[in-house]
Amino acid sequence: MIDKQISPSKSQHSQADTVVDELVTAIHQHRIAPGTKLGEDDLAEIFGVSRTIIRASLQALAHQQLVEIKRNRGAFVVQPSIREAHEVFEARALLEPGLASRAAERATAEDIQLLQRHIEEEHAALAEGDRGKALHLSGLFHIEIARIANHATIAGFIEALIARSSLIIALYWRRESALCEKHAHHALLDALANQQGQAAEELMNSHLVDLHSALDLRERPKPARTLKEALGG
Amino acid sequence: MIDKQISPSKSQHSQADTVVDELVTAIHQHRIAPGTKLGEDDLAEIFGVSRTIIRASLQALAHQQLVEIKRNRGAFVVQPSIREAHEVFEARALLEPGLASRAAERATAEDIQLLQRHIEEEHAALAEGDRGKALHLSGLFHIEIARIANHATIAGFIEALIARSSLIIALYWRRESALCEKHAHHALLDALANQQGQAAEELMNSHLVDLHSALDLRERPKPARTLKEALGG
DNA sequence: CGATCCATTATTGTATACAACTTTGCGCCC
DNA sequence: GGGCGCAAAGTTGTATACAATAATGGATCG
Repeated sequence: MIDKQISPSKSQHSQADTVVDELVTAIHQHRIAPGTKLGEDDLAEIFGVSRTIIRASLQALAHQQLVEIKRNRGAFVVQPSIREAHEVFEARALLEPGLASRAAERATAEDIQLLQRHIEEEHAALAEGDRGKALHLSGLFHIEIARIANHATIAGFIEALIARSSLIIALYWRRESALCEKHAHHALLDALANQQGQAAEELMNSHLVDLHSALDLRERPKPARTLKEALGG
Repeated sequence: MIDKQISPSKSQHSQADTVVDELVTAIHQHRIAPGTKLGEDDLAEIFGVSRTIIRASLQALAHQQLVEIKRNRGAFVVQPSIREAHEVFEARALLEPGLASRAAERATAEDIQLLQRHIEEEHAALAEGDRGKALHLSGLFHIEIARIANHATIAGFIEALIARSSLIIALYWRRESALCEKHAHHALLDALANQQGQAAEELMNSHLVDLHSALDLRERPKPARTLKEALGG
């Protein structure tokens, strides 16, 4: 999924891509918790492929810094440190406002419609109480803006940052501050639709600041579950 | 080498890391030209490991966008497009000045000494006429600044950008405009040593603008050589 | 003489077998 | 009873064998 977003031309997908996609989505949706061990044999059985494919997939996830591979010990979903959490949102605050501005200048009617649908799906997911899915869609909203900005290099960085943001939110989100997402994304969409670059830039910036400050970056981690329980099989 | 720079703690290196390091260095030093095919059997023989290791290495390089893996056809050193060239230097201009500023605030005496040595080695390499090595060291200079800035996330992006910059320079450098590097890096070092963040930021920015404009982003690619010729064996 | 089709060859994709290491659990000794 | 050490089990690291796909070259036909 990730690769498809950035380079839509590559339709030549290997089996590893499927595994990566499923795992990325599962991690994004918080169906696999940070700290979970991703055993090769388990995954091989679940996905019905050999360990060769699984290893390639895990290495790909390691490159995105979604999992950490400890030599001779296995792959684990990373548990971003508080420091990394700050870094990730700092980096996003540095890059995304500019992208939002660019996106406002370039967004076509189709782009706006796509974003509109994203928001609707997000609301629907929330209505169903599926917070994981809503969060996933929320990330896709940001990725879509990066794509519209038409700067593949930075968009790639954003994808990596958003993936890690998902883990950070899983670990550090404080439930008190609820879904500010809703209004923020809607306001952004308006600015993009009306080609107001400056407004989009500022909205994106304050949106990210809001997100950053909605994290409780003092307390420490939370449990980890098993694999089959999360993936079903 | 790349991974070591970012996360010095990981001393647990597999054989693939060695292969990746050698290939990255060879590409940085322009001993392997853009477009070169990296056959798995060839590399396996050269490095004395099985194709398993080679495949993992090539996938790692693909993630850094140094090589492109075409399904059933093999891995090739990428030939960045003109558009990508612009993107890479735009992204660098966006990120590196800020890092330089941060680095100026944080650089210790040891850091400055290390940078000083980098510059000296760079000059020595140029004196020997080894442009490839000089360019490689020039890149390490930038990476070192990112490390000093102590922002691992952005530093990781910078590493990726510099790796791609090397390919871009291999393809699009116009020899007329010679080594402005020399003075730029020296001036930067001075600013860092004197903790002049603002000056470092501006110097870095103009340095990158210089680099960007020293590229001829109109004409098209250049030849490709064979593997054994470049790596010796 | 040139182009096309098919067989051959070479290279990559995947699975499996084996080796090395880490973890675990039992037994022994203090 | 607690801690240490060793053996067994399980997991990962690497190599190799086989399958599938693409590149190559020659023969045949137009």
